[in-house]
Amino acid sequence: MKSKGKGVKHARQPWTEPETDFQLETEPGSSEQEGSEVSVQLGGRWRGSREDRGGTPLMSRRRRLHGSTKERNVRRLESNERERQRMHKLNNAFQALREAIPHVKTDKKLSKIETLTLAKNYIKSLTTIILGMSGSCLPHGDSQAQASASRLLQCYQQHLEEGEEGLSKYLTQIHNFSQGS
DNA sequence: TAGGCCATCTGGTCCT
DNA sequence: AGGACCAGATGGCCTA
Repeated sequence: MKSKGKGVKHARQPWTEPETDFQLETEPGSSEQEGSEVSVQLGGRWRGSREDRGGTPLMSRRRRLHGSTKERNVRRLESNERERQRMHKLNNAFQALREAIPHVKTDKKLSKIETLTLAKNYIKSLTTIILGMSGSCLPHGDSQAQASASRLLQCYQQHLEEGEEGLSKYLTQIHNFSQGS
């Protein structure tokens, strides 16, 4: 059960077999029974596949339902749990990103979209600063700036391969360089 | 109360 | 085949 800090959010009802919430439709001529293929229409709209959404021909709206109701229930619950864990990991990564980017500290935490936007801007400004530093050492116009940019990328990739420690060394070097220049 | 943000569920598709 | 990934749907909480 999750908490958002300012209140407890109640989880939705565990997965249950479709009953009256949406209509079950079967292909003309097909029989509806356990394990048969069915299509689902929700709120008057098909919950189609990606191809369906994309407009390309739909492979099939129907899906084979494997196993008994109980087995499907168990698989669904396991799948839900995995998805929850995945989203938790994603949120942890967002939190790490929030802590990594400088921003005006307020009581309100950055939303996900704000975090991504600030991170993008932060990267851009760092890049501009670094390229500016390179340019001041080698003031030879655009081609030099391009060379600096590719060198920067090369260094970054190299330090990424060395892991987090290598990356922090790299950032320290940049910091020292900017102090010295 | 409307709108923004979020967590969770769900089913389709991709990947190993 | 099964797990990961993705996007739509849904409903709760919060704030202006």
